[in-house]
Amino acid sequence: MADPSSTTDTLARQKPGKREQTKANNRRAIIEAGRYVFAELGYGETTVRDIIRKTGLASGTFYNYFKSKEEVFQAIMDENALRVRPRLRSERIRAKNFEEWVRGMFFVFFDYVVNDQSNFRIIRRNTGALRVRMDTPEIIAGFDELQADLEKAVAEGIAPKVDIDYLSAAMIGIAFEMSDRLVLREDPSVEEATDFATTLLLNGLSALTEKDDA
Amino acid sequence: MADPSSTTDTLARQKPGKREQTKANNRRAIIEAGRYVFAELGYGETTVRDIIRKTGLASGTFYNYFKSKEEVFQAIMDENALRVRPRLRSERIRAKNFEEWVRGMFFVFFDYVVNDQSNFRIIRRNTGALRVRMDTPEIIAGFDELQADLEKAVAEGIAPKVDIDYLSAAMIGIAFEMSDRLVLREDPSVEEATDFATTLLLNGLSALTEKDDA
DNA sequence: CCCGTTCGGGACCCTGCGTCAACTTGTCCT
DNA sequence: AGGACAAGTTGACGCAGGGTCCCGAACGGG
Repeated sequence: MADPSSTTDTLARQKPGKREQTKANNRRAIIEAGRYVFAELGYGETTVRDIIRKTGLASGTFYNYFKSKEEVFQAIMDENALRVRPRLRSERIRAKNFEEWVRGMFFVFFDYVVNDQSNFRIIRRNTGALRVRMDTPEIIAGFDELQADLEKAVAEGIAPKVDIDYLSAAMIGIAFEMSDRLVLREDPSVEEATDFATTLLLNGLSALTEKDDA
Repeated sequence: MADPSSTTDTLARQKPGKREQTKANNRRAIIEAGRYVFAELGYGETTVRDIIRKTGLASGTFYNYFKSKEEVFQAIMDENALRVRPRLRSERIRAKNFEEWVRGMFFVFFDYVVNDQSNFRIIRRNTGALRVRMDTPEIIAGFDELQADLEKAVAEGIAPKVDIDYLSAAMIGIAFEMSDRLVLREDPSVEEATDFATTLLLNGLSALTEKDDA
């Protein structure tokens, strides 16, 4: 269908097409407006109208791109996940042993949270004490990767044989809840947090093994 | 009417008064309707109208009791916390040592979650992958109690001297995230989960001490 | 029994939601 | 180039929910 008869092969991508262009622009504009407004008002208080107003587009146009504010939020979270996952992946490769792997996972996560707080503020900035968290496809994929890694580590005997489901839950729970406290500190130290989480998990884990043998 | 108006002092509470009565009833009705509707539609999709409709009261009446659906949600969460905290407290007293204390905390929490899933389903049952969590005054008070206990334990030398803030965050994170997985299991074992969490935390913790010494 | 107070009822206005028909703009074909 | 068609934007519209407010009813004290 989108066949550019000439220059089909390598240069095809160079023909943006004005239509495609504005489409991409509009989508970006809406997402950026979403980031801004969510951070400003919190998820609950934000309306589709608030978002679209900030872009200057018409209300109807919004629905050409997203079904609801929830979808915008999801897109934002997905983008976040897409930024973190490559880092996690490279850390995963770099790791020479299990400890390095665990440390790497925590480090990347905490580092990201601290250095890109704007995205995480969204979750906090909510009237009252309401917190929202969304497990988007990308985020879930990230969790799955984590769990798969753990399974592989266990299969290879690198990590002790324990309940992988609970273990990954523990890792994720520790990471999220600690990052919450981390960003509240006046001088947040990623290293300190990473150290804490890594030591806790690693040694707790080795104890779980012994228990398993018994 | 031999109204015991005289017995004002000690027996005063025996005078319900029809006014007070319906007031209490209405409040209860709204909260119960809230429980039902939140569980049915999820927090996001629920409207004040949905709640009040289920009670048969008029829309205006709602606002005599709560300012918003958020306040109803908060009331529900507070009630939940009020159910768990006494159990946590008695477990706290029963505990003969630090291990028992940790185990007790996790056990009570997991046990509550499993046996009162209806309340926790509210958090999950949300369109898309949106999760809500509300830290109400009662819940925060519970967290504070936990943290205070940890501080005391550290001060008494029962528990190692570590970053209490992170430690309580880790406990809470583990508890919440694991409970999420726990309820999804076909045959959820509270003991198993408690064992896992307790062993993980306790031994991870002792490792943190050694690190501290070094 | 009567009056003051307190509260429930529901109409009312406002704002946001999602849709749709009319218009505008890019694209393709001759 | 120019016209015709497709794609996309616009904002008005109908509808539903949020929060308010005044009226009337029920309660409670004298």
